[in-house]
Amino acid sequence: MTKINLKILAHELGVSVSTVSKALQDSYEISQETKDKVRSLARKLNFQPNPYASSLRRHQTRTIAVIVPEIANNFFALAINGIESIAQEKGYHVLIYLTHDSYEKEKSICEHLQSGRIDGVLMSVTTETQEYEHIAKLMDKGILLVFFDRVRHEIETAKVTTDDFVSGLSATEHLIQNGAKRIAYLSLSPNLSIDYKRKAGYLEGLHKYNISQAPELIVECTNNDEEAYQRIKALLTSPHRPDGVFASVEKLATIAYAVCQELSLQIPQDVKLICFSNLKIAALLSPSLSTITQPAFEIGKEAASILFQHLDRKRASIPNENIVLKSILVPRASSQGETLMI
Amino acid sequence: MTKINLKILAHELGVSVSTVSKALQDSYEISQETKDKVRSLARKLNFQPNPYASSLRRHQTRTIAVIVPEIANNFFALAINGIESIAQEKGYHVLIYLTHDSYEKEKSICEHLQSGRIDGVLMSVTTETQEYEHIAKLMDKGILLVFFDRVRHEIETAKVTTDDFVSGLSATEHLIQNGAKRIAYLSLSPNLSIDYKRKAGYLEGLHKYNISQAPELIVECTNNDEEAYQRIKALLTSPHRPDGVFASVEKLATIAYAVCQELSLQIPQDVKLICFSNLKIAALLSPSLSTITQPAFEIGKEAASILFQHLDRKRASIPNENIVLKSILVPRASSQGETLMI
DNA sequence: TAATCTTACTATAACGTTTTCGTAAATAAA
DNA sequence: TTTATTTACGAAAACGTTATAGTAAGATTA
Repeated sequence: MTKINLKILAHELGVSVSTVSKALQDSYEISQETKDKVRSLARKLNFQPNPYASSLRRHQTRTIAVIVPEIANNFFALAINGIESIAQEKGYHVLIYLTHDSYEKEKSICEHLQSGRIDGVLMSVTTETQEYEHIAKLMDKGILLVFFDRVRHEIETAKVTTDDFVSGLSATEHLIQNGAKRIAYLSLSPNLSIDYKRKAGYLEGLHKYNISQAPELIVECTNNDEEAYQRIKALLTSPHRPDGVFASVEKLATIAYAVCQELSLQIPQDVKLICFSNLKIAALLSPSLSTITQPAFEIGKEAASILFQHLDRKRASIPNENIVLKSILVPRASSQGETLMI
Repeated sequence: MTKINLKILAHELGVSVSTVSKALQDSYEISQETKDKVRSLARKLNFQPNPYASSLRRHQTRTIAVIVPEIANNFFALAINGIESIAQEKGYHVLIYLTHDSYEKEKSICEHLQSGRIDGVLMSVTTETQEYEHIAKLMDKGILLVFFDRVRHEIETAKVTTDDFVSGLSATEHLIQNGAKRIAYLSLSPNLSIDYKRKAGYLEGLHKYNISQAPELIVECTNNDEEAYQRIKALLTSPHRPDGVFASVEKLATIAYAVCQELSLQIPQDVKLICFSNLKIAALLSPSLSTITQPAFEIGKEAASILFQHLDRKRASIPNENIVLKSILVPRASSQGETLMI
């Protein structure tokens, strides 16, 4: 339990604390000889300067926070993977905070982060987030913020997303081209950026093919699995049920699978299904799941890169910018094949 | 960009810095009246004491590190979820570090963490980790450590795992009871704790039923997906191929699914499959996947709880202890049903 | 009334760095 | 030789807290 610090090193070497500090930072003020002596002792004793003392003095922490709704979710896990890879490369540290999709938690986390613990934040908002005072306050304290995936456009900063509108359109078009005539959209929450953009793409797709939109085909599922299950079941047992379903997120698609199993509905014969998903094993599902796959890892990487760039240059704020990375539609069995005509 | 600190508050209120500090900590030395004044101004200005200044003075950071091989993995994502939930409850902060299953990275991360950035570590080692000098050094600096899942028994501390041996035995027994006679074991790496315990359970299962173990049926897959694919393919195309497969981790099972697809082997008719997995949608696979499901969330929670307990009591070390949480075997289609007799 | 004890504060040192400023010695320029 | 410059270092303040020790004023006791 030997805690080493500059003072100990200095005393050991018979030089001053400032000399040791400067030597370790490779300052021009220190002779090569002294640097070598200092360095070798530091290495020998495995000395690592105390980052908090350093942060205090330097007014920068080299630490960021990642705030996401959940982590047991393929998209966010991959995005965090991307974030962490860049952070490690650039020598930043990553604190993780989960909101569990609760606005209150998101707010409370943001408030705590005003303490100077971090230099920047990467954030995906909750489905409940309707206002952004808490985010504005955070930025007021000089903390840089970059949104990814679930963004708030009211806040001026960089936002890294995928092409939700275009992908929503393609997904809908894909279902139509495969014979679907009545297409439902499974929504998570209309105040979620990804959701209303994907829905807009869906509407555009219907419009493009002159299909009139039936309001009952837009099903707002909440984040509660049981409730979502019931609503999707209601949708699929309704007298005039859809023959195509576009799920805005992976979870709703898997719930739809389970509902179809219970109702003995055949995918894709009875109902064709496609969804946004980063499931690696989509191909192993029964039937294999057609997906719009987001570049989750890259989204994380890109968001982190932008943040670190601005932090390293000590910018006071990040200009408004939308970085859009393309998703790809991977057609598989769940959305293709014969539609059963009754 | 108004940075508030104790000095500003003190000046504003016409009291000393120490009074403000003590008032915020609800010290008995401060009158109720003063406390109220201080608190209300602090709230109004949204003051959060600088955690690094506080850490420096108090010699505790209320921050822990989580070191795991990967995060885009159901088990680890769930475990981190559990860790974070307890951390948030107890007011700890969670730094995340990924080793990408590289020993060198693990070592380097441990070295950097000797700086005093954290009070404790929760760790799952890499498949490459063969020695533990880097971990010992970390503990030498007074940093508490709790292992979870992938542990090193040479290190004296608490270890939270699942009942790998017993579960390995049950899985093997389950395959045997469903008619499998030649059972293969897909291993990740023999120097991984979870792996050799599960394998021991597998061997015990064979022994219990008087089945002799054929060495070629233990396939050491690496962490490289492509290589694992080839080895599993070799196994399943061998002249005397197994009729049962026990995969030690989820990923190897999904690779086995893909191999069977390529080879047109039927699961479970040609080969029965079971694996350790935390896949939520195991039931939606084709065929549905029989799993041994680990209490991943609880493992994370338990490991974090133990760590925080010892940290809060300022213990210098954590006594050696093995906490074992039970997994449950969920039989599904992949391991049951008729074996095709040729 | 004097001595003691509370109450409610303040001053100050300390945590481990970094950085500014100062300076002696060595070297170069005049 | 004198003056100016460079080199290589050290002293000390500062970052924002917390905790120890000290102390006036008021309350209590003898």
